[in-house]
Amino acid sequence: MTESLHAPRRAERADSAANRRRILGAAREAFAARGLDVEMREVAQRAGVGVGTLYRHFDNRERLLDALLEETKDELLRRIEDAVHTERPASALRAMIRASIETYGQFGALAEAVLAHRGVRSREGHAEFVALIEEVLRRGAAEGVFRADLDVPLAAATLESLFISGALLELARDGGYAGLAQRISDFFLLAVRPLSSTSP
Amino acid sequence: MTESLHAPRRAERADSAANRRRILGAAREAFAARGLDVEMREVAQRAGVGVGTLYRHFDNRERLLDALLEETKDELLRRIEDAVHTERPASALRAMIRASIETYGQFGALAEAVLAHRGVRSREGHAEFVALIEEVLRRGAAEGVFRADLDVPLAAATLESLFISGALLELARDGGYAGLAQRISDFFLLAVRPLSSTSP
Amino acid sequence: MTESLHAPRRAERADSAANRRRILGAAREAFAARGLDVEMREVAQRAGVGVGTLYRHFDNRERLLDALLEETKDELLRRIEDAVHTERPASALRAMIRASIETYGQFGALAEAVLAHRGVRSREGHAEFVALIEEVLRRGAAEGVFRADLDVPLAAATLESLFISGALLELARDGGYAGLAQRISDFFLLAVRPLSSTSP
Amino acid sequence: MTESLHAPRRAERADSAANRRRILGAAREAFAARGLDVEMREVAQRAGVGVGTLYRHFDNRERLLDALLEETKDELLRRIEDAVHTERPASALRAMIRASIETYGQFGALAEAVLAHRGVRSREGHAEFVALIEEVLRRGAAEGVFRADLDVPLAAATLESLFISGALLELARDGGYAGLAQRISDFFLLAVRPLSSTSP
DNA sequence: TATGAATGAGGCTTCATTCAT
DNA sequence: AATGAATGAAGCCTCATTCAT
Repeated sequence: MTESLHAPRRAERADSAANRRRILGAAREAFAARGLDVEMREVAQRAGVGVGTLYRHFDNRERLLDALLEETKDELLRRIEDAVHTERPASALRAMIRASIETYGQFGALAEAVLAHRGVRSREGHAEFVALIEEVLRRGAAEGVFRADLDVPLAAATLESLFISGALLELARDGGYAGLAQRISDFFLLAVRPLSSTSP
Repeated sequence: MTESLHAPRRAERADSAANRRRILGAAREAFAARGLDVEMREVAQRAGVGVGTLYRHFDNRERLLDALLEETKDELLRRIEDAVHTERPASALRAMIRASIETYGQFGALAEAVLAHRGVRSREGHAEFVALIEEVLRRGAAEGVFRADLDVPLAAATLESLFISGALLELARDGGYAGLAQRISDFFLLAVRPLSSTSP
Repeated sequence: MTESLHAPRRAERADSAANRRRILGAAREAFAARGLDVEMREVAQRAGVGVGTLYRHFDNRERLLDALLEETKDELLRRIEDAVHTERPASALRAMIRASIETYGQFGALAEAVLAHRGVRSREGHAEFVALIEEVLRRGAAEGVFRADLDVPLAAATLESLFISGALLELARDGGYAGLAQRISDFFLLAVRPLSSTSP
Repeated sequence: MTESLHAPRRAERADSAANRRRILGAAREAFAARGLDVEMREVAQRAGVGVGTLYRHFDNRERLLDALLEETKDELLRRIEDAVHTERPASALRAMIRASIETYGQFGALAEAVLAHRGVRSREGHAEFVALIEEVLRRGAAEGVFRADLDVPLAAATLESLFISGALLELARDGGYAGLAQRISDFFLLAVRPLSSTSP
């Protein structure tokens, strides 16, 4: 009787938006754990809804994935854009690496799976992201903190490849994703340092 | 009865071996073009055989992929091992990069797809390969041609990630795979150069 | 408490009745346009209510169809019965044809669809109607205005089949449903004229 | 041992064409019995094949129906065209009626169901058929065996409507489809007789 | 009472694999 | 041994109906 003051207990407000979020969360977990080998039914179950509800929110499997990727890309770009536009090249690069590693880290098997499945098509989704990396690299080269003759497209591609690499899982085993981001930053800043410099 | 036992047998064996090769070739083409979204029937058709024949050579889909990867890995390792064991670290690295780019280049969408689909399991397949990269890097660091404090596992993973990256397709657009191998070599040798050095 | 028991109730009743009518109207439109390929949700939308309201009025899809047919049958029978019982056979037949064409005309694809879907069961719904046609034909035969040996069940079935025929749409293209009713009347009265007669 | 002379017993020659025919036969039966409420699985079962086989022969449900209707239409048109082009109008009409009644009779619930489901679209399929009826009627009118002022499109539509009418089942109860064809012929020839004539 | 989000049984279809020829 | 038709488990999706708000 005392509890009756609180929100109804039996069924938390059947808020459609909340369900949408729960579905996306469940999808992220499931796909991250097992790549694309996940049935719609399982996503629904993990989200605690029926398949019908899943389909009410996402027209079909493809759209669910689209939404998941879109959401993540937005999240990542938001984190990165700040750093890019407010910090100096070196620390901007560190910030980007940290954000990317953390974000892609959440995705586990999905990151690879999606790229594999969608191939070139989904590469488009990465264009904005790669463009930001390139921007930072170019700026750093112009300012003299990075090598002047840096092969920017290649360096950016190298970073991006690493972010979606299945090898990350193992590399992160010791120091976690935070430690890994640090290692990558260290490696990369040395890799792109000016020819005359001896310490970054 | 006795003669029919032999003559046909050899011919059959030859046919059979040829078929096996044609199937693997067809599979490589098909998977390279469209990732894992390829039906067994299509592989058979491209190979000019019936599905039954395909299944006579490979117990199931998984085994076909295994064989395909095995074959490729063998090919790649053969090309690389020589260089690793006979050349100095820098040129060994260049040789590895060239061989890898060319080999992975053949695979297109497949490289990513397979890794994505199999996750950890197929990563094992890459272990030997990554071990060779690490060996070269370690040797170079010991000999003073690469940085002494190089994060070898990370550097090796970075290279490997790049080799299977879908970004290669675009990067290779201008100079082809040969030119790309050159760019990657240049970038990496600078990236791992000793701190005191100003030119690799 | 006592007043709130009455005033709202009436209003609710009125609303409810209005809703029921709107739902039936929407259902008629929708089914007429696209046959049985209509979802409950669409009927509700066209009626401007939620599906829940639709289900408050009609227990399930079947009942909605039942009500729709019942309503139409009543409407049609009301229009016909007068004519049948007050007019001479020939003009009674003309009146029936006019009423039928107009009524079935409203139904479009539904008429066929319902019969098709329900088969024998819904045929019962037509029994009364066919009985009226037969009555008129028999009377006309008895009075000598129609052929004495007329195959009454067949003639009635022929008329009824025509009324629900999808061909009506095209036949009505030129002269509209009024003109079509006239053509059908002319044709049928000649078709059933006594053998000795030369003009109907 | 004596039986071994005959065709293998366990599995009659897995003749694909035979399967196709069995599937069409099963589909005709099933659809005729229950209209469109038939699952693909049931059609396959009735045909004694797996669903996969059904789908090997017919891309999807729609195509199965298409094939069924096409086949039937061809069959019917072939029967009719002969009559139309070789016989005098009156007996041609009789022949058409007989063929139509028999053919549509086989279809039972399907004839209605298909028309209902496909509506106008499938009406196109009837065009050729209706055209033949009209041709006969026009010729008869020209030759003076039918009324000169006959409303040919309406008369043809009337016949066609009757052929697909659910009422046929009941009308055929007494004399079977042969008897019914006779009744319809008698009725129609009288219906279209010249105004001056007293017996057809 | 009205609403429409949620439910999930059930239908359609695919495709790896088997098997009769 | 080669063929490709046949198989059917399994996945995606729809839609009549229910139920919490």
